[in-house]
Parts: sequence; C-alpha cells; structure tokens
Amino acid sequence: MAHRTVSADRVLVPTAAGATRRPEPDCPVEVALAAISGRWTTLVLRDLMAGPLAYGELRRGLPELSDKVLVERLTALRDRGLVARHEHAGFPTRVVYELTDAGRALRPLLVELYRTGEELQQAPRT
Amino acid sequence: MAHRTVSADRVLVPTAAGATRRPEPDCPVEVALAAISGRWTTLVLRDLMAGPLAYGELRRGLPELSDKVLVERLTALRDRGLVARHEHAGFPTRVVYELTDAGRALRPLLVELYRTGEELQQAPRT
DNA sequence: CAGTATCCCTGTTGATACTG
DNA sequence: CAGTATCAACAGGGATACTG
Repeated sequence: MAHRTVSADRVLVPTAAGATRRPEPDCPVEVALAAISGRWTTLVLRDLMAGPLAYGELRRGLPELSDKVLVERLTALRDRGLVARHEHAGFPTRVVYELTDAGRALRPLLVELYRTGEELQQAPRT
Repeated sequence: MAHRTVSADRVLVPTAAGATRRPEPDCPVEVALAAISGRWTTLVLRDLMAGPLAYGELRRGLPELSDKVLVERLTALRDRGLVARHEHAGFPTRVVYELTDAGRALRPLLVELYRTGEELQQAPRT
C-alpha cells in the first residue's frame, strides 16, 4: 500500500473533494442540522415519532412551549417536508400533524444524538 | 402482552419518564447538540478528526473563517472538554489542537449527520 | 504566529394579548 | 380549538483593526 494513505477510520467524508471549506447549505451535514434546527424542534419531532398528534395534544405534551413558537416549529417542519398537516372538517377545528417519510428518516439521527449525549455525560474529566 | 403497548420502534427514549417536556441542558440530546453547536463547529471537528492540527493549519483549512470565530470555536470546544490545546515553546509561537477522547466520541454523530443529510437530499418531494 | 479588542447587525426567542 | 399579532430582550456571527 502507498504510504501517506490516511487510515480509513480517520476519514469523515467520502472523498477529499467532498470536504467543504465553508458551511454550505447543500453540505449533507448542514442539511441534517437544518432539519432539526431551532429550540424545541427535537422535542416536537420526538413526540411525533410516536404517531400523529393533534395540535392540542402537541401543546399539552410541551406545556412550556408557547403557541407562537409551536406554530413556528410546525410550519418550519412542514416547509422542510418533514411534517404533514391534516385539517379535519367540523367545529371546533381539529388539526392533526404527522411525520412524512422524510421526517421519519430523522429517527436514527435522534437516537444517535441521545446516545452520544449519554456518552459525553459519562466521559471522565480528563 | 398488555394492549396499548407502544411498539418498540416508536419509542425514542429509554423510559417514558425520561422524556423531557422542555429543552433541559442535561437531556442527552441537548448535550450532544451543545457539543456541536455553533456555525463552523462541525467543520473544525471534521478537520481535527484527521489528527492534531496547528492553529495556522486550521485557519488555512477554513480560509473564510475569521480568527475571532475560529478562536471562539476552539475555546468553546476546549471548555466542553472536546479539544486539547498544546503550546509549544519557541518563537514564533506554535499551538497545536487535538481532539480528546470525548471529542473523538463525536465521530459516529458526525457520520450519522452526513448520512441523514444525504438521505434527506434524495427524498422525493411528496 | 496566534491570538485580542470593538462594534454592529441580524436572527431567534419569549411574553403578552387577541381572533376566526 | 388552533392559531395571529406585536414587541422587547438577547445571543451569535461577522468586519475591522490591533498585539505579545
């Protein structure tokens, strides 16, 4: 094997050419971070991972989250194609939110975030 | 089995009691997000994943990142215990940064961020 | 070389009150 | 019930210039 070959476990991107020198919006890492960006967003996603929820159910699940920010989050998630909104006819109005396939694709990332956080919490203070 | 059991693949947290109702700083997900928070941070981490780098090497690797923000990022990573700083005697000053064990523990998360971002980019527009 | 010191500007968050 | 509308407060990020 040629010398100066970087050992495989040191490589983070498929090809060296794929390594961005700036936070480009189309870098996959930026795309994933943008998907879960915003305070409260991961909590909203977590709740929706269990299945569709009505607006009021979401609100009751996160009592300290204001209407304003909850709507902001849901709108942003919808704009990103991660959540679908279903308005049911009748009165009072009832709106149900559920993850799209793209939204469900975030599950492994949330699991990995949790796992990594736990690992960091247990890390010895070097 | 009892009915109303939530199927395992719907569960995101170990126990229902472990599900926070707010973005608490000690929630593992928040811990992991805090570790990689800040613009440019994932790029700095990526570069350091390949091995120790001098300050000037880091700067040349990310030419559009200002000194101010680079130092901010390195200081923050150091405060979080993810990066170690080694000052080498002599003139001109030479400082080398390298990941700690805790910093290296972020590799799977970065890989998962990249993978998820790619998956989202390929997602069909529903 | 490896940083500091300022200033400013913008986006995000949160509190409060109101509505179809 | 499911949102809108305002406004105030703050933190993050970048440009520029300077230093041990």
